This record gives sequence, structure tokens and C-alpha cells, in this order.
Amino acid sequence: MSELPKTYEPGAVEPKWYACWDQAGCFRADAASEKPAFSIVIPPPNVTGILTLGHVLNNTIQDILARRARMQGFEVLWLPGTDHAGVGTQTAVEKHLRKTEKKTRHDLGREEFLRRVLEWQDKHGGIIIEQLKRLGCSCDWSRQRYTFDDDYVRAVQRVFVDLYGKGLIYRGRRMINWDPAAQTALSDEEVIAKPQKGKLYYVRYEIVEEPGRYLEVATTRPETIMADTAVAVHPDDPRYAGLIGKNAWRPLAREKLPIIGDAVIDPKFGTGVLKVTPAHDKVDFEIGVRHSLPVIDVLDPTGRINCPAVPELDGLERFAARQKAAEMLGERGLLAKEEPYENNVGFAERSDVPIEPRLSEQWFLRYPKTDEALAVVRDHLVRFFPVHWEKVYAQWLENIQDWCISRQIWWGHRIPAWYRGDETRVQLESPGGGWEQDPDTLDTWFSSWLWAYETMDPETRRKFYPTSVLVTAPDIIFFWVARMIIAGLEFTPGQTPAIEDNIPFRDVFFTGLIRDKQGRKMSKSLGNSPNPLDLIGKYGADGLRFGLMRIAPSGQDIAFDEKQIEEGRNFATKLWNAARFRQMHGPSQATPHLEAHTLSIYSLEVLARFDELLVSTETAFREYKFNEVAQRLYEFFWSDYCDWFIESAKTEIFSEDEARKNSVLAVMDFVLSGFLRLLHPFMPHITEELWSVFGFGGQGEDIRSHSIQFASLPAPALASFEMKSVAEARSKVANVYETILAGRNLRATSRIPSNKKARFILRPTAGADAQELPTISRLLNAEELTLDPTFQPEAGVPVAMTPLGELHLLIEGGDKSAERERLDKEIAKLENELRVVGAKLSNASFVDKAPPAVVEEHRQRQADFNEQLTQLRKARAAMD
RNA sequence: GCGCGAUUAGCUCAGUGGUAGAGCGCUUGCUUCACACGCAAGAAGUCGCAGGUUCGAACCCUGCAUCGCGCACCA
Repeated sequence: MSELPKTYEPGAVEPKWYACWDQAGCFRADAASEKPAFSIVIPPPNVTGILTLGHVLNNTIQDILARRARMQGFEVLWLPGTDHAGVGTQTAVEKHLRKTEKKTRHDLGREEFLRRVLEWQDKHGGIIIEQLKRLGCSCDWSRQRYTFDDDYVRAVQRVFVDLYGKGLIYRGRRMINWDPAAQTALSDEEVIAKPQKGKLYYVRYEIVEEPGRYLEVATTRPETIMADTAVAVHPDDPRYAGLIGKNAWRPLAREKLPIIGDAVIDPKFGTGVLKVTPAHDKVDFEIGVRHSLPVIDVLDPTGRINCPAVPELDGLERFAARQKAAEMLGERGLLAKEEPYENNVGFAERSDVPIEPRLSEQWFLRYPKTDEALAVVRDHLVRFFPVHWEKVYAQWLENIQDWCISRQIWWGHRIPAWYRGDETRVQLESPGGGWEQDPDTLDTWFSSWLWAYETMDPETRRKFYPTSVLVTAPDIIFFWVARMIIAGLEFTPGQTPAIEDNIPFRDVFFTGLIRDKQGRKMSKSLGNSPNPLDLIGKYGADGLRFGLMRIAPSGQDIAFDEKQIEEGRNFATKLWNAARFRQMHGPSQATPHLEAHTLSIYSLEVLARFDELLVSTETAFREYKFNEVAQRLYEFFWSDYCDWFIESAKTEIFSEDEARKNSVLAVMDFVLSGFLRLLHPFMPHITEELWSVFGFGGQGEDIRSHSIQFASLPAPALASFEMKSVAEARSKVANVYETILAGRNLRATSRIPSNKKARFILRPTAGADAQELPTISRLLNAEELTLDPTFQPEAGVPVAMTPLGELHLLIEGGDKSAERERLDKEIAKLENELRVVGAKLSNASFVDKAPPAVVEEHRQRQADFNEQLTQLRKARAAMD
């Protein structure tokens, strides 16, 4: 066993072990294994992306689950990969082109542009994979997939053809969300509503049949007046009775517009009159359909006005045109007034510009299996953690609209549809000469929704599908989670047609979003997003992982604070030093063995607490409460193991009694070995390092046989022990520890500096024995602790009531008044607590109706308080 | 408008009916033979507000307020 260096250096240790695991194929899943399967597919990051804290959170959780499952004896597949991220990647490359060459994709042409994207991908692709490795992720890299792998592309297209054949995919001219910046259609999910401060313009439309009478129309979009094809009022609105059927003059590009009645008009909004613009508003379009109105489009794909009839506006950008149109109306006396107004405007998620509702020929998917998808979550065949996301999911599915899946961007899966004249064919290969393929590509999510199974070859799928758990952020619950469930149900990739064999995952764990200390989202522009690689450099991957896990409450957003990562690092150091301390006292056995009859009461105590730790972490894991697991591990090790057990054990460790010393060292090893295994999923590198240094895994050629990764989780230590003797030992230890706390408090309040030895005298209660005095003395940093049943303190000697008796602190020239004050405080505190308990016990209802155990507990407390109080009063009286 | 979360110590958060908790920060004492990325002690909270249920409420119920999120509407 080599000696441990003074401080832990993650920078050297972590990459060493990762390389070792990776080379030995530790993460490779064997589809032919006899072991039960556990599988996770990674939410594929963008191929050209770099690691964010969100990725760290997400992938640490997946790694914890994967590593724990390996230790539990599962054959584990954690399947990694990347996503081509259509719009995102294309936008990045376009931006780059604009900056470096001042060119647009159209300047290059489709073929050249795609060549450039591939160049970009080769240059920036795969960085994130290396970063995940640095974090310690135990993915099966031999199975790494990409949504642009040839097989995967083929599968996506086959699915399109299949759904078209089933009549679920269709092409149609409908109102869609148009992104004028990216110049593509978007799905409803990609539109983010944002409140915007604007103006409400009241525009006067003159009635044709009654010259001089005007209808006032409240609108936020005067620039689209030229596209008006009607004016509408509510049919029952008395203000406008008799106008329906007449006409109004369109104030720009002057034309007669019919005045129509439609029940969708809200008489209370504005003036109760709506200008109907079927080309540029979804509701207006529907009104247009009901009343057979013509559709006039006055916007081009980039969002500029296309209306030669009004030369002042033609060619203007839409927001400039709004301003100009209002001015023109004002000059003509047709603008009654303007009011400031705030309304929600849809913004494109990616390019962050207002979308335009636009009539356009696109491909749509009518979602299949929506009822079934609702049912599998409602009936918990798929379980959501936290459960409240079920409702969000259900709400979406219940109001689901057809999915616009075609995109007018170039970087993506080409739509397998072919045209010749009026003919359309949907098939993988070109039907032959004269046929042209649809220029559009598919929404990236139309490939992602197959990720849970299309990433697996048939053999892998047989073993590992459905996957065990999906770990993802809740913001893609519609984009990805819901659609994967639908895909599983529709395409039945499972081994049997049974629903439970086809759902893509059993459990879904939704992480929180990481925010900064002020609660803002992490973003590049705010510069509030720390680079995880810098954090790994400063605190180690293990420190980052543990720190983050400890502050990540399940399902709640996380306020990031680097201080907490520092704590993760500190915990690694604590572990390292406790191990160092152990190592200084001789070699450890590969499999530490406990001899029941040799165990000290402190050993039994720490073993009992370790068993409790096993239970509480197991429970927390079942609920995916990672922060709770981390917190328990932290508390156990720092407080129970280091502060109490090791400190108490020093009595034996530094003693001459070899038998007792060896017994305690064996317990240290036993708990350390078990604790390393419990901690390993959170801090894989340092635990492997210590496991190896201590030789707990034995020796061997093949790392798989002695790596902590494949060691089994610890079993309860005291399972076969006699419960009564354990309980007795624990009760003794509780008394000892309580006495130590009281003594330390006495020291501190009597202002004895920590480095000064102090002399204590214990006047014991009946039954207290001297056996534990050395340990108590050590933990009190006492010069001397003597047992004296007949001790009669002089007035002013500080005293504390402990379970073992009166503990007196001997100091030179005791300060009477200070001691008197201290005692008075103690007495007042006790009296108060006694009053509370007394009040409760004298309440007849409480004694009658509360559970007997609770009442008994209160009685016990009352008795304890009374006894302490009596003693303190005696001590206080002796001072007067 | 509908729905979902949150509201507990200065900060970040645990706490599902029985004496209010942790970490950080703060105060005090300490380089004591694993660890100053440490040890020990301490101060600090009418648990958002108002009702209700209960012997007993931070916890259960109702309403309200504030903050955040989602969905729908928005001329």
C-alpha cells in the first residue's frame, strides 16, 4: 500500500481512472448478458454544443443511476449520442458566414452551404463528448449515435413514409407560425409568448352606404390594413345593428369591404369592431373561411410589406411600416386615437423575433395514439418524478393540435416526397427522371422522437428496450418526452405488442433548471453561466458532481452558488484525510471482518448509524431524491464517522491494547469500505482511488474484477446482532456524547481557550461507571477527569447536569458572578421548557386523546427537566 | 382566464400532525499528533397573511397576497 499524499489532487487522479475504465471497456453493455437489464438513453446534446451546468446536472444524475445499477448487479447500458439540431446549427453557421464572409446561405447555394455545415460540424462536433468523459460519465461509447447517422436518417424517412401511408401525415395550405428571420415554418411549441408594450390604434373606416359615418376599428397592426377583406361586428351588438350587409371603405389601398356579423367578436374589446385580415391572423383566417372572404397576403417571407398599391409602404420592414401606416392614417384624418397597449406576442424560440401567422403549404402530422399516451402516464405505466408534471403532460395532450413538421431550412432530414407536375409520391427513393424531391427538411424533433429505440440495433433493443429511466429537463416535456411516448406506442419497437413492452421508459425524472444566485436563467448574454470545465479544474469533477447534487432539490429550480461546489471539493478532502488517518495506523484487510464480541460501544454506534444510512439512502433513491442521498452521505461521514466515531476510537487506536486497537481499525475499514461503495456513484474517481489504495477490491489483471464500479453495495452490518445489546450500547453512547457536549459547552461559556487543558470532576449518578472516562476526557480535551461521588464544590465552580452526573469544571479563581449569571440563565431556560410540557400534560384533552406513547414521552421529559432543575437550583443556592 | 410550483434563520434549502433543522455566512476560542478545504462553542426564525379542522398545525382544509412557470386568449 503506497502512502497517500498530503492533499487530494483530482486533476491527476480523475483522468487516470477514466482512461483506465474506458480502455478496459467497463462501460460497454453486453446484450447477451444473463444479468437483468438497466438502460438509459442520453438526451442527445447538440453535436456542436459545449457543456453547460445543465448538462452537468443532467448527466451526473444519469451517471449516478447507471453506476448504482452496475453495483446492484444489473447489466447497464447508458447509450450516448448527439443531435444535429437543425435550426440551431444552421443558425450558428449562417452567423459565422455573415461575420467572416459577409454571405448568406443563399449566396452559397444549398450544396455548398451544407458542405460548410459539415465542415463546422467536424470542427466543433464532439467537444461535448470529451467534456462528458471528463465529468466521469460511464456511457457505452462503443454505441455512440448521431441523429445524422445514415441508418438513423433512413429510419426517420421510413417513419415519414409509414405515417403518410397511414394517412397521418398530410400536406396542406394552412395557417402556420412563420419565423421571418430564419424564414421557416415552426411548430406551436417553438413559439414563446412574450408580453410586449405596443399601441392600440383606433382607425376610422367610412361606411360606403352612409358617407360621413365611420366605424372605428381598434387594431395593433395598421400595417396589414391593405390585407383586410372585411369588417366584422358581433351580430347582436346593438351599436352596429343594421350595418351588417353594408360595406366600409378600406382606409389604405381603398376598396369596399363587406361588413359581416360573426359571434367570435367580443363586443367589449376596443370598439367591438374587428378588421378581418385572413392572411395574417389565425382567428381572422377562420372568419374568412366561414364567410368565404378572399385572402390577400401583403408580407413577404422576410417580414417586409409587399403591396405595390401603396408605394409608401411597399418594401418597408413590418415594424417601420406600422409606424408609417399610422402616420398616413393620421394625415388623412382616419386615425381617431392611439393608446398604449400591452399584449402577448409570439416569438420564435430560436431567433427571438416575432413570428408571423402565415398561410403556407406545409407537411403536418395528425398525432396518433394520443389517448393511449394519456393513459400510460395516468395509469403510471410511465411514472413521472415529480408527479406534478403528469398534469402538464395531460393538459398538452388533451389540447393537442396537428404538428407542422416541415422546415424551410437546409440542415436536416430531407422530406421523402417527390413531385412531377401535379403528382406527388412519398417514398424513400426517387421515382425516376423528371421527379423533384421536396426541398424542405423535417423538424429536428421529428428525428428525436425515435431516439429511445432507433439508437439500438435489434440485439441491443431486445435486451435493453424499454429503457429504465429518462432524465431530462422539464422544458422539453412536449418537444421530446410526450412525442417519444407516442412514438413508442405507435411504432411498437418492443418485443411483444403489449403496451408495457413498447413505452420508451418506465420512469421519467425531471430535473430543475439551474439559475444564478439572483434566480435568473443561465445565459451567454448575461455572462452568468460558469464554464463547468473551469469548475472541474478548480474543484475536480467529483467535487462539482457532489456539490451540485447536494443543492439540487428534486423538481425545483436550483440557485447556483459556486460556494456549494467548493463544499463538494471540501468533502472530497475530508474523505481523503480520514482515509489518510486510517492508513497511518497500519494496513487494512481486503475484506474487513467484524468480530461481534470485540466491538466497543462506539463501534456498535457507528455501525448502527451506517445501517440507518443504508436504509435512508435506499428510500431516497427510490424517489429520485438525489439531494437527500447526498446530504445523508455527507452528514454520516462528516459527523457520525469523523467527528464522533474516529474521535472516540482514538482512545483505542493510541492504546497499547492490540486486540482492542485491531477491532476498532477493522470497524473503520468496514465502514470506510461500505461508505466508499455508497458514495461511488456520486464521486466515482476518488472512491475508486481509495478503493484501490486500500485494496478493498483485491488484486487482479482485469480491472473489472476489482474496480469499485462492480463491487456490490454494502449490506447491513448489524443484521445478525442481538438487538437488545446494540440498543444498550447505543443508549450508553448517547449518554457519553451528551455529557461531552455539556462539558464542551461548560468550557466555552467559562471562557477556557481551546488549547488550554481543563480539569473536570464528575459526581456520578448511580450506575455510572468509570470505563468511558478516558474517551470523555479525550473529547473534552481535559487535562484530568476524575470520578468523585462525594465531591463538594466550592461556590462558583461551573457545573452542568449530564446523564452521567454533575460535571464540574475546575478553574483557578472562579468568577462567582459569571457563574451565577450562567446558572440563572440555565434555570430560566429549563423552567420555561417545563412550563410548556406541564401545560400540555395538565390539558385533559391531550392526555385523553393523544396517543399514549406521545403522552408518555411528555411525562418522561417532564421528569427529566424536573430532576435537572432541582440539581441546578441546589447548585445555585450553594452560591448565595 | 385555467393550471402548476414556491413562500421556514442574513443566503440556499431540508422538514407529511407531537420540544423548529442543515450547510454557508456571522460571533467567540483554537495551527491539539488526518484534515484551517479544519476543530470546538455560540447567536440568530410570531415557519407569507387570514380563517377552519384537531387535544395539538410549518405540516391537513378554505380563502387571500407576493414571486416564478406553463397553457389558452388577446382586435
